[in-house]
Amino acid sequence: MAETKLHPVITVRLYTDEKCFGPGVAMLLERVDRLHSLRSAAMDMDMAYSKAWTILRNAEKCLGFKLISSTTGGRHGGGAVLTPEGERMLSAYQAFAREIRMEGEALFQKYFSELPFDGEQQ
Amino acid sequence: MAETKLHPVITVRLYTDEKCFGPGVAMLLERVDRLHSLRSAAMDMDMAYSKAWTILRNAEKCLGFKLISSTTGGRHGGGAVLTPEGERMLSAYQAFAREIRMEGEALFQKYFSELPFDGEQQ
DNA sequence: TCCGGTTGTTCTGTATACAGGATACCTTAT
DNA sequence: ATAAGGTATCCTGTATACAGAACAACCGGA
Repeated sequence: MAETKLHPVITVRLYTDEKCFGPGVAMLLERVDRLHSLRSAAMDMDMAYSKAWTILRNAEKCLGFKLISSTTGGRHGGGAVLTPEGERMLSAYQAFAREIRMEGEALFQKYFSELPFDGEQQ
Repeated sequence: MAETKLHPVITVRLYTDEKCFGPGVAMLLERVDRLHSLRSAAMDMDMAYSKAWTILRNAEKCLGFKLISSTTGGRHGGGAVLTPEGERMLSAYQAFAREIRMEGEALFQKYFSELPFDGEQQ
Protein backbone atom coordinates (compact mmCIF):
# COMPACT_ATOMS: atom_id res chain seq x y z
CA MET A 1 0.00 0.00 0.00
CA ALA A 2 2.87 2.35 0.82
CA GLU A 3 4.45 3.25 -2.48
CA THR A 4 7.04 5.45 -0.84
CA LYS A 5 8.97 4.23 2.17
CA LEU A 6 8.38 5.83 5.53
CA HIS A 7 10.62 8.85 5.88
CA PRO A 8 10.95 11.89 8.12
CA VAL A 9 10.06 15.44 7.09
CA ILE A 10 11.53 18.03 9.40
CA THR A 11 10.23 21.57 9.44
CA VAL A 12 12.22 24.41 10.94
CA ARG A 13 10.51 27.60 12.02
CA LEU A 14 11.74 30.59 13.98
CA TYR A 15 9.50 32.18 16.59
CA THR A 16 9.63 35.08 18.93
CA ASP A 17 6.18 35.38 20.46
CA GLU A 18 4.59 34.50 17.18
CA LYS A 19 5.80 32.64 14.14
CA CYS A 20 8.07 34.84 12.08
CA PHE A 21 10.27 32.79 9.78
CA GLY A 22 9.70 29.45 8.11
CA PRO A 23 10.08 27.56 4.85
CA GLY A 24 7.66 29.87 3.02
CA VAL A 25 9.58 33.06 3.77
CA ALA A 26 12.86 31.32 2.97
CA MET A 27 11.59 30.18 -0.43
CA LEU A 28 10.37 33.67 -1.18
CA LEU A 29 13.67 35.28 -0.19
CA GLU A 30 15.64 32.79 -2.23
CA ARG A 31 13.58 33.70 -5.31
CA VAL A 32 13.72 37.43 -4.66
CA ASP A 33 17.49 37.08 -4.49
CA ARG A 34 17.45 35.27 -7.82
CA LEU A 35 14.73 37.19 -9.68
CA HIS A 36 15.00 40.68 -8.16
CA SER A 37 11.24 40.96 -7.90
CA LEU A 38 8.67 39.94 -5.33
CA ARG A 39 6.05 39.51 -8.01
CA SER A 40 8.22 37.13 -10.00
CA ALA A 41 9.08 35.27 -6.81
CA ALA A 42 5.41 34.81 -5.97
CA MET A 43 4.56 33.73 -9.51
CA ASP A 44 7.40 31.24 -9.45
CA MET A 45 5.83 29.68 -6.35
CA ASP A 46 2.29 29.81 -7.78
CA MET A 47 1.43 32.10 -4.93
CA ALA A 48 -0.70 35.23 -5.02
CA TYR A 49 1.42 38.39 -4.82
CA SER A 50 -0.74 39.65 -2.00
CA LYS A 51 0.02 36.57 0.06
CA ALA A 52 3.74 36.80 -0.59
CA TRP A 53 3.68 40.41 0.42
CA THR A 54 1.71 39.67 3.59
CA ILE A 55 4.06 36.86 4.60
CA LEU A 56 7.11 39.05 4.16
CA ARG A 57 5.57 42.01 5.90
CA ASN A 58 4.66 39.83 8.87
CA ALA A 59 8.15 38.35 9.05
CA GLU A 60 9.74 41.79 9.00
CA LYS A 61 7.41 43.17 11.61
CA CYS A 62 8.05 40.22 13.86
CA LEU A 63 11.83 40.20 13.39
CA GLY A 64 12.15 43.94 13.74
CA PHE A 65 14.17 44.58 10.61
CA LYS A 66 13.63 44.63 6.86
CA LEU A 67 14.36 41.58 4.75
CA ILE A 68 13.89 43.09 1.32
CA SER A 69 14.43 46.52 -0.14
CA SER A 70 11.96 47.58 -2.82
CA THR A 71 11.87 50.28 -5.45
CA THR A 72 8.81 51.27 -7.45
CA GLY A 73 8.65 52.69 -10.95
CA GLY A 74 11.55 53.12 -13.34
CA ARG A 75 12.88 51.26 -16.34
CA HIS A 76 11.24 47.92 -15.55
CA GLY A 77 8.62 49.05 -13.10
CA GLY A 78 10.64 48.50 -10.00
CA GLY A 79 11.84 45.49 -8.10
CA ALA A 80 13.09 44.09 -4.85
CA VAL A 81 16.38 42.80 -3.52
CA LEU A 82 17.46 41.38 -0.18
CA THR A 83 18.79 43.69 2.47
CA PRO A 84 22.14 42.65 4.01
CA GLU A 85 20.18 41.37 7.02
CA GLY A 86 17.85 39.49 4.70
CA GLU A 87 20.78 37.83 2.99
CA ARG A 88 22.35 36.77 6.27
CA MET A 89 19.01 35.59 7.59
CA LEU A 90 18.36 33.49 4.51
CA SER A 91 21.75 31.84 4.36
CA ALA A 92 21.78 31.16 8.09
CA TYR A 93 18.32 29.60 7.88
CA GLN A 94 19.19 27.50 4.86
CA ALA A 95 22.40 26.18 6.39
CA PHE A 96 20.61 25.53 9.68
CA ALA A 97 17.71 23.71 8.04
CA ARG A 98 19.97 21.67 5.80
CA GLU A 99 22.11 20.48 8.69
CA ILE A 100 19.07 19.63 10.79
CA ARG A 101 17.61 17.59 7.98
CA MET A 102 20.87 15.70 7.49
CA GLU A 103 20.93 15.00 11.20
CA GLY A 104 17.32 13.90 10.94
CA GLU A 105 18.06 11.33 8.28
CA ALA A 106 20.78 9.80 10.42
CA LEU A 107 18.68 9.80 13.58
CA PHE A 108 15.77 8.29 11.72
CA GLN A 109 17.91 5.31 10.84
CA LYS A 110 18.97 5.05 14.45
CA TYR A 111 15.45 5.02 15.86
CA PHE A 112 13.36 3.45 13.13
CA SER A 113 15.55 0.94 11.35
CA GLU A 114 14.85 -2.12 13.46
CA LEU A 115 11.14 -1.44 13.74
CA PRO A 116 8.62 -3.75 12.02
CA PHE A 117 7.42 -1.22 9.51
CA ASP A 118 7.84 -3.46 6.48
CA GLY A 119 5.48 -6.29 7.39
CA GLU A 120 2.08 -4.72 6.80
CA GLN A 121 0.12 -6.66 9.37
CA GLN A 122 -2.99 -4.44 9.13
CA MET B 1 9.24 44.71 20.45
CA ALA B 2 10.22 41.05 20.73
CA GLU B 3 9.27 40.00 24.24
CA THR B 4 10.55 36.47 23.67
CA LYS B 5 13.94 35.94 22.08
CA LEU B 6 14.13 34.40 18.64
CA HIS B 7 14.16 30.64 18.95
CA PRO B 8 13.73 27.60 16.72
CA VAL B 9 10.68 25.34 16.70
CA ILE B 10 11.31 22.04 15.00
CA THR B 11 8.47 19.83 13.84
CA VAL B 12 9.00 16.19 13.00
CA ARG B 13 6.55 14.34 10.78
CA LEU B 14 6.67 10.95 9.15
CA TYR B 15 5.44 10.52 5.60
CA THR B 16 5.01 7.75 3.12
CA ASP B 17 3.14 9.22 0.17
CA GLU B 18 1.00 11.27 2.47
CA LYS B 19 1.45 12.54 5.99
CA CYS B 20 0.88 9.77 8.45
CA PHE B 21 2.49 10.54 11.80
CA GLY B 22 3.14 13.83 13.54
CA PRO B 23 2.93 15.62 16.87
CA GLY B 24 -0.86 15.29 17.02
CA VAL B 25 -0.93 11.53 16.71
CA ALA B 26 1.94 11.25 19.17
CA MET B 27 0.12 13.35 21.77
CA LEU B 28 -3.00 11.25 21.31
CA LEU B 29 -1.12 7.99 21.67
CA GLU B 30 0.68 9.22 24.77
CA ARG B 31 -2.67 10.03 26.38
CA VAL B 32 -4.32 6.81 25.27
CA ASP B 33 -1.42 4.99 26.90
CA ARG B 34 -2.00 6.95 30.08
CA LEU B 35 -5.80 7.12 30.17
CA HIS B 36 -6.80 3.90 28.40
CA SER B 37 -9.45 5.72 26.40
CA LEU B 38 -9.52 7.63 23.16
CA ARG B 39 -12.37 9.78 24.40
CA SER B 40 -10.45 10.82 27.51
CA ALA B 41 -7.37 11.43 25.40
CA ALA B 42 -9.27 13.73 23.07
CA MET B 43 -10.93 15.55 25.97
CA ASP B 44 -7.55 16.02 27.61
CA MET B 45 -6.37 17.76 24.44
CA ASP B 46 -9.57 19.81 24.06
CA MET B 47 -10.13 18.01 20.81
CA ALA B 48 -13.36 16.60 19.43
CA TYR B 49 -13.52 12.82 19.72
CA SER B 50 -14.43 12.60 16.07
CA LYS B 51 -11.28 14.42 15.07
CA ALA B 52 -9.08 12.26 17.29
CA TRP B 53 -10.65 9.19 15.80
CA THR B 54 -10.15 10.45 12.25
CA ILE B 55 -6.49 11.32 12.88
CA LEU B 56 -5.76 7.90 14.28
CA ARG B 57 -7.65 6.09 11.57
CA ASN B 58 -5.73 7.97 8.92
CA ALA B 59 -2.38 7.24 10.58
CA GLU B 60 -3.19 3.55 10.81
CA LYS B 61 -4.36 3.34 7.23
CA CYS B 62 -1.25 5.10 6.02
CA LEU B 63 1.18 3.12 8.15
CA GLY B 64 -0.48 -0.18 7.39
CA PHE B 65 -0.87 -1.41 10.96
CA LYS B 66 -3.00 -0.63 13.97
CA LEU B 67 -1.79 1.77 16.63
CA ILE B 68 -4.53 1.25 19.20
CA SER B 69 -6.68 -1.67 20.16
CA SER B 70 -10.22 -0.81 21.22
CA THR B 71 -12.95 -2.62 23.06
CA THR B 72 -16.57 -1.54 23.26
CA GLY B 73 -19.06 -2.14 26.03
CA GLY B 74 -18.35 -3.73 29.38
CA ARG B 75 -17.89 -2.47 32.90
CA HIS B 76 -16.77 1.02 31.94
CA GLY B 77 -18.14 1.20 28.45
CA GLY B 78 -14.97 0.11 26.74
CA GLY B 79 -11.60 1.70 26.12
CA ALA B 80 -8.47 1.71 24.10
CA VAL B 81 -4.84 0.77 24.62
CA LEU B 82 -1.78 0.88 22.42
CA THR B 83 -0.89 -2.12 20.34
CA PRO B 84 2.72 -3.31 20.67
CA GLU B 85 3.44 -1.60 17.35
CA GLY B 86 1.77 1.54 18.63
CA GLU B 87 3.95 1.55 21.72
CA ARG B 88 7.13 1.10 19.73
CA MET B 89 6.06 3.74 17.24
CA LEU B 90 5.32 6.24 19.99
CA SER B 91 8.53 5.75 21.93
CA ALA B 92 10.64 5.77 18.77
CA TYR B 93 8.99 8.99 17.63
CA GLN B 94 9.35 10.65 21.00
CA ALA B 95 13.02 9.76 21.32
CA PHE B 96 13.64 10.81 17.72
CA ALA B 97 11.87 14.13 18.11
CA ARG B 98 13.54 14.90 21.42
CA GLU B 99 17.01 14.28 20.06
CA ILE B 100 16.33 16.33 16.92
CA ARG B 101 15.14 19.23 19.04
CA MET B 102 18.23 19.06 21.25
CA GLU B 103 20.37 19.05 18.14
CA GLY B 104 18.33 21.99 16.84
CA GLU B 105 19.06 24.08 19.91
CA ALA B 106 22.78 23.53 19.51
CA LEU B 107 22.77 24.20 15.77
CA PHE B 108 20.72 27.34 16.28
CA GLN B 109 23.47 28.74 18.48
CA LYS B 110 26.00 27.83 15.83
CA TYR B 111 24.19 29.57 12.98
CA PHE B 112 22.36 32.44 14.63
CA SER B 113 24.48 33.56 17.57
CA GLU B 114 26.68 36.13 15.85
CA LEU B 115 23.86 37.57 13.77
CA PRO B 116 22.60 41.13 14.44
CA PHE B 117 19.20 40.12 15.67
CA ASP B 118 19.32 42.18 18.82
CA GLY B 119 19.75 45.65 17.40
CA GLU B 120 16.28 46.39 16.05
CA GLN B 121 17.25 48.60 13.13
CA GLN B 122 13.79 48.51 11.50
C1' DT C 1 2.40 63.14 -21.74
C1' DC C 2 1.17 58.59 -21.70
C1' DC C 3 2.72 53.52 -21.30
C1' DG C 4 4.57 49.59 -18.90
C1' DG C 5 5.55 46.93 -15.12
C1' DT C 6 6.33 46.81 -10.46
C1' DT C 7 5.18 47.74 -5.45
C1' DG C 8 1.63 48.54 -1.73
C1' DT C 9 -2.90 47.63 0.12
C1' DT C 10 -7.53 46.22 0.73
C1' DC C 11 -11.47 43.43 -0.28
C1' DT C 12 -14.31 39.40 -1.59
C1' DG C 13 -15.63 34.85 -2.76
C1' DT C 14 -14.39 30.23 -1.94
C1' DA C 15 -12.27 26.12 -0.22
C1' DT C 16 -10.45 23.70 3.38
C1' DA C 17 -10.14 22.55 8.43
C1' DC C 18 -12.28 21.81 12.47
C1' DA C 19 -15.59 21.70 16.53
C1' DG C 20 -19.44 19.62 17.96
C1' DG C 21 -23.88 17.23 17.42
C1' DA C 22 -26.49 13.14 16.28
C1' DT C 23 -26.90 8.17 16.01
C1' DA C 24 -25.96 3.37 16.18
C1' DC C 25 -23.54 -0.34 18.37
C1' DC C 26 -21.41 -2.99 22.04
C1' DT C 27 -20.99 -5.37 26.54
C1' DT C 28 -21.03 -5.69 31.60
C1' DA C 29 -23.46 -4.71 35.84
C1' DT C 30 -27.69 -3.84 38.11
C1' DA D 1 -34.62 -5.25 30.44
C1' DT D 2 -32.17 -1.33 30.93
C1' DA D 3 -28.65 1.98 32.28
C1' DA D 4 -23.98 3.46 31.54
C1' DG D 5 -20.06 4.84 29.14
C1' DG D 6 -16.98 4.17 25.49
C1' DT D 7 -16.29 3.18 20.36
C1' DA D 8 -17.51 3.97 15.36
C1' DT D 9 -19.35 7.01 11.91
C1' DC D 10 -21.46 10.64 9.53
C1' DC D 11 -23.20 15.24 8.98
C1' DT D 12 -23.41 20.30 9.51
C1' DG D 13 -22.37 24.95 10.64
C1' DT D 14 -18.57 27.93 11.18
C1' DA D 15 -14.02 29.86 11.17
C1' DT D 16 -9.82 30.31 9.17
C1' DA D 17 -6.75 30.35 5.00
C1' DC D 18 -6.05 31.53 0.59
C1' DA D 19 -6.49 32.84 -4.45
C1' DG D 20 -7.37 36.41 -7.12
C1' DA D 21 -9.45 40.88 -8.27
C1' DA D 22 -9.19 45.70 -7.90
C1' DC D 23 -6.96 50.06 -7.68
C1' DA D 24 -3.57 53.73 -6.33
C1' DA D 25 1.28 55.20 -6.51
C1' DC D 26 5.58 55.33 -8.66
C1' DC D 27 9.05 56.52 -12.33
C1' DG D 28 12.08 55.76 -16.51
C1' DG D 29 11.52 55.77 -21.35
C1' DA D 30 9.16 56.44 -25.90
